[in-house]
Amino acid sequence: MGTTLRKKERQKLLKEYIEKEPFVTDERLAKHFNVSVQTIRLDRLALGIPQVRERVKSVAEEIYEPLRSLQQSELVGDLLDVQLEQGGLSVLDINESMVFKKNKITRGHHLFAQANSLAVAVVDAEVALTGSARVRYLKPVLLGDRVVAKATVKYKRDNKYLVQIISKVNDEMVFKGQFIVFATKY
Amino acid sequence: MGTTLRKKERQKLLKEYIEKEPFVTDERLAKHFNVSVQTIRLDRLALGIPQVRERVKSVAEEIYEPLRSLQQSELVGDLLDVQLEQGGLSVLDINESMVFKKNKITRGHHLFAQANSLAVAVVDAEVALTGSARVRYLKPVLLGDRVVAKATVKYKRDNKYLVQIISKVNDEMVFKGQFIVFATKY
DNA sequence: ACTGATTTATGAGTAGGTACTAATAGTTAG
DNA sequence: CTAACTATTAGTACCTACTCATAAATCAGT
Repeated sequence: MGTTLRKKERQKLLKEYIEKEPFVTDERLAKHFNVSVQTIRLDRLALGIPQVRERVKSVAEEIYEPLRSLQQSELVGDLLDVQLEQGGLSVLDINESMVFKKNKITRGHHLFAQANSLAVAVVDAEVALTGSARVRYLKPVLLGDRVVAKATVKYKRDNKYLVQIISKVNDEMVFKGQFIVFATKY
Repeated sequence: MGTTLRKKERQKLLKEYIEKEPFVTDERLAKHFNVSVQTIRLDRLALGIPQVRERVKSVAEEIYEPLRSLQQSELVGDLLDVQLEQGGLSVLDINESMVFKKNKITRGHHLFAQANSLAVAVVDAEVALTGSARVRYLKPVLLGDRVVAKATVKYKRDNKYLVQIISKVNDEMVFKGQFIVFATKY
């Protein structure tokens, strides 16, 4: 900052700053706004912003609980040959419950679920989370078909993985997807 | 616990316990294992497990960065009429770059991206994250089509939302999806 | 009973606060 | 011009959840 601002303006900026950078301490904030640590504390108090440890904890908790519940959701398909951080294979046999009665075509979300499960399994982590997915359904999959999904980790940066999934029935591609999966330590 | 265990066994259980419940303090652990706080600290030291504040922080940081980068990814489609926590509408005009040259059919991921963007936008949060999605492509969408995606928040529990997206072209359903979206405060 | 491993206790120091009091500087109203 | 009020800063005691170092107590096996 350098310059000293008035109270109102500073508090507005302070709020924005903490929203963007929630893990910052009062000391760093004091330096940034060129005021004392006490002033920052009064500001936080006035704005109802909790201390940095509370902020960190709330982010961790809010995220951790859904992650855990996602993790518990069962695996779709049988995993074969998973090489962590590289790729893997999963097999799903299409049964009566997965298809539309009328035409015996598999409901799309089963293929999605198989692919998603595999993408998550391939990532080497206690807990993994699908950030986003782009999927394409290429051919209808029918009752009795055996769907073989193949995962390839396209790239990894930090704890972010891009996993490509190609699902085939009798060597014919039926589904293709790219999943961005995040890994976390705990 | 009640009973007192030997060192090795206790350390094994301690590690498992912290993996399941990473936000627990040494004091709680000491009570749980019926030993002193100092013993827990020696155990953590031996196992290379950092203190609770570090553990909380690492969960928050690992998750927060990818969340932020996801947030920055641009919105697909134009938002109209978003009622936070309830529903919304988005319009996407299909142009040359979104279709296959051969048959002028829209690449599936554009519909996915529009739906995903809308699902995230509808959630009332600074930052939101797609946990999982189930999508179905119902009819091919062609060059020049105007895709109207409609979002409905089906239920909300804590910071977890189930958002249904129905996309139509000229009142005909072309895409349907259910997105589970997580919201976070910061 | 002795010895070594294990456990517990004690004290000092740390970060990042809360909650409070007191002093000072700056602004505004009468 | 001065009293009143607001804003800022300083300082204190206390808190949690530790780390690191050292010492004492306890327990288990021979």
